[in-house]
Amino acid sequence: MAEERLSEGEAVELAEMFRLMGDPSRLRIIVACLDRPTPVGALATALGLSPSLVSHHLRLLRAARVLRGTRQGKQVFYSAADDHIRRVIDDMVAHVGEPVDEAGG
Amino acid sequence: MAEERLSEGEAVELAEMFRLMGDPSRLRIIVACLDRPTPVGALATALGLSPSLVSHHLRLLRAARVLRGTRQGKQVFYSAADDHIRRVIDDMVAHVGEPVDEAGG
DNA sequence: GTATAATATGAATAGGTGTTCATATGTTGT
DNA sequence: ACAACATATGAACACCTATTCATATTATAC
Repeated sequence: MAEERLSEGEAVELAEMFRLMGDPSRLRIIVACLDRPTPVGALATALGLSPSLVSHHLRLLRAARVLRGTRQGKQVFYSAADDHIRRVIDDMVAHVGEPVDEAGG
Repeated sequence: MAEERLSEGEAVELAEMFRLMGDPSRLRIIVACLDRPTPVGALATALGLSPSLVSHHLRLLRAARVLRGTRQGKQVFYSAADDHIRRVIDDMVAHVGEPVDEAGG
């Protein structure tokens, strides 16, 4: 718990990461890559997105070091850059699963 | 780790949450409210935002049950709806703090 | 009731962003 | 060299969103 006050600069950096995860297509790409390293074409097929769109998203996710791409022949396999993203998503799943507390009716 | 495959619907719901945290102003509002219940005016002053803007953001955060507002006289104190958000942010801070791994550079 | 403070809401707008399409780059074969 | 495949990039566009300003609501005090 080190973030009790957030400077504008820190907020911008953190928010940038959340913003990247704030698009359904990108989030699905991230989750798929958490599962196992996956090439661009397979992501496109599995998620029903055009390879071009997937590639555009991957560029952003690479730049933010959410995912990392390694070439293997003609294909580029994308995988999670570290393990924090998985926890972030797990915690958010838990948040969404929280029962609604209607304190006042 | 229950999210190895993410349906489009689940992705939309989760992404919506991340999108809300993906704005620097909103993220700072959230973090400030994690610290302690804070009224709208104090948030505006502390973060250098107009009360109107803060209120607009708070409406979104309320609707998504990220924050919860309780009236106390003329003021409305906003606080975290549950504890998952704090963990989400802590994990993301850890991710941003990860050293850059230049595997091939 | 009126006045004042705190918060909320609605409309308007400037800037940002996801997607598509066309095109380029890189890789493995022959 | 060429062809075929996989991925990447650039421009254009339609849509969305954060912010501002004006106005409305809600609560306390007189």
